[in-house]
Amino acid sequence: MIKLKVEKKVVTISQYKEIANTLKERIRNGDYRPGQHLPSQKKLGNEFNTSRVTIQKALDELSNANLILRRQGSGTKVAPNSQSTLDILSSQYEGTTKLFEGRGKVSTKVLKFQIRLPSSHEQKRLAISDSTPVYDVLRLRNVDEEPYELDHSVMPLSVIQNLTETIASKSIYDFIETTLGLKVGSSIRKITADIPQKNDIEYLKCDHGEPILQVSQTVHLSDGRAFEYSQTRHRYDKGGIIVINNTLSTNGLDA
Amino acid sequence: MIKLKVEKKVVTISQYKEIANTLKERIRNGDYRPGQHLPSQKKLGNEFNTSRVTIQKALDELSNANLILRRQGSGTKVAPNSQSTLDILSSQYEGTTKLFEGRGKVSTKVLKFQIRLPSSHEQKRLAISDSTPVYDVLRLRNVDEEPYELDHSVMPLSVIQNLTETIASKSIYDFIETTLGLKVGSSIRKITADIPQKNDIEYLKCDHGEPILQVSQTVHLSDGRAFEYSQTRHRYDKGGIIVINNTLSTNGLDA
DNA sequence: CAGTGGTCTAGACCACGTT
DNA sequence: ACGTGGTCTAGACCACTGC
Repeated sequence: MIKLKVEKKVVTISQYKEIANTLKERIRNGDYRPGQHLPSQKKLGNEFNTSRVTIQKALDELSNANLILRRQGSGTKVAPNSQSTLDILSSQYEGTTKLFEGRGKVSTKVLKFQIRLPSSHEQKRLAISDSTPVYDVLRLRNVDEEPYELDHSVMPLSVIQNLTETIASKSIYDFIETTLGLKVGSSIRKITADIPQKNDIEYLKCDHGEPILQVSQTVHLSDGRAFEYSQTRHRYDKGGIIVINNTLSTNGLDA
Repeated sequence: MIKLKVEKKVVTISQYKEIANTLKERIRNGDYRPGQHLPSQKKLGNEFNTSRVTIQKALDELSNANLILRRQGSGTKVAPNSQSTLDILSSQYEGTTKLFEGRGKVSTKVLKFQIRLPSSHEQKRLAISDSTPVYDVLRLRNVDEEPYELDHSVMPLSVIQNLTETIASKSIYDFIETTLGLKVGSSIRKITADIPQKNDIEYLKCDHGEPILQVSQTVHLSDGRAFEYSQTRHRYDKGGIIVINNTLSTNGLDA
């Protein structure tokens, strides 16, 4: 365990994550090249002056990120597609604002901002009661002045408080993480294609006949509470959704 | 480590996976209910007569699958949405054939089956040279006699051998796993919406103006070799793609 | 057969939440 | 103060691969 002081706060970073980051950096730099073998766990243990179990936890991180391939008896190799995986990892989806930083000018227009009671479908998705009010926010995102996506979010006041229209016009995720100090956890998304509706035509400037890519998602905090149920509708010609699947947790013998 | 004999072959199952499956089963059965605390790691260690580290590896499995929430100092709870996560887990995407078993009659028509040399784009995606021949297979999937998806797959002969039109009309994934004895590993997918093309209209019976949901993917074996680059085009009214995101490997301090 | 990664232990110390 | 989960160790045995 390593302790650092960052702005009067003590931050501890576990050794295995430090090692994982170092190894990730070596792959990024090309110190370890795709297809090449990494040093054995024993050698890495010597190099970092730690036990083999700790090295293994570090390698677990890289393995989960699809950066390495481990084979009993044979050794650990850098994945052939490690570079593209690194690219994708560093541009993780975390709301639109972060995704486009440095790649274009993002602006957000709040089209609707109100507080109301949830529909029964929303109650189910957010696991809240019919008496818990929600924010109902409709926003249009532009990238470089061109309409990019139309986002309809519903968030319970029991989880997110003091949201304002001004905040919604910037980044809600940033507000949640920085101001409220909450941590975003898992999400479940359903991706579909759809025919453009009135709103799409008006705000995204679609024609009839131009398909919409819709992402419907429920997002949770790291403590498990659902904090957002949203539909985001994209113009079909402005990119798609990239998904990495690493065959986790399909361990064979159960249903 | 537990040893079992399955059809003359000795199969070993690690203890932590056994325990993970048992715990998963308890969540499925409702022995542990959403929001409820699991027994502490210490107690679980006593129950399964094993060390705490082994229990932790088992919990890692459940945590990666988004079934539990662990908090230092507070304990381990069953995730509020554990039931829906279990549903999704058991219907993992593994080619269309498996996905629809029991839910409808699946039939496959092979529209094209040939061997040719790869385009430069295909060479890049499959990490093969321009002299490695590939299978080029176009297939139409029907579910309950209704057109469901149009699949265009390119697979290198250096990885997949002895593929035939008959096999392609059943399940290529089953052939790869059962007959060739290869293990499917990670995949990278890009999901987009598109305007219907000639083939879509002809085979999927789309109208002009009915969008297509396209999944373009590269799929790898567990040894890292890419074995399939494909575009699968779905009718927009026949379901979407479900994606779970568990915030893995974003450990904060690196780029 | 030597070297590799996979699993497992018994015990230790720490950080964190709750009481 | 206590109990929880997080990290770490030193060493052990095993399964698998490749020479």
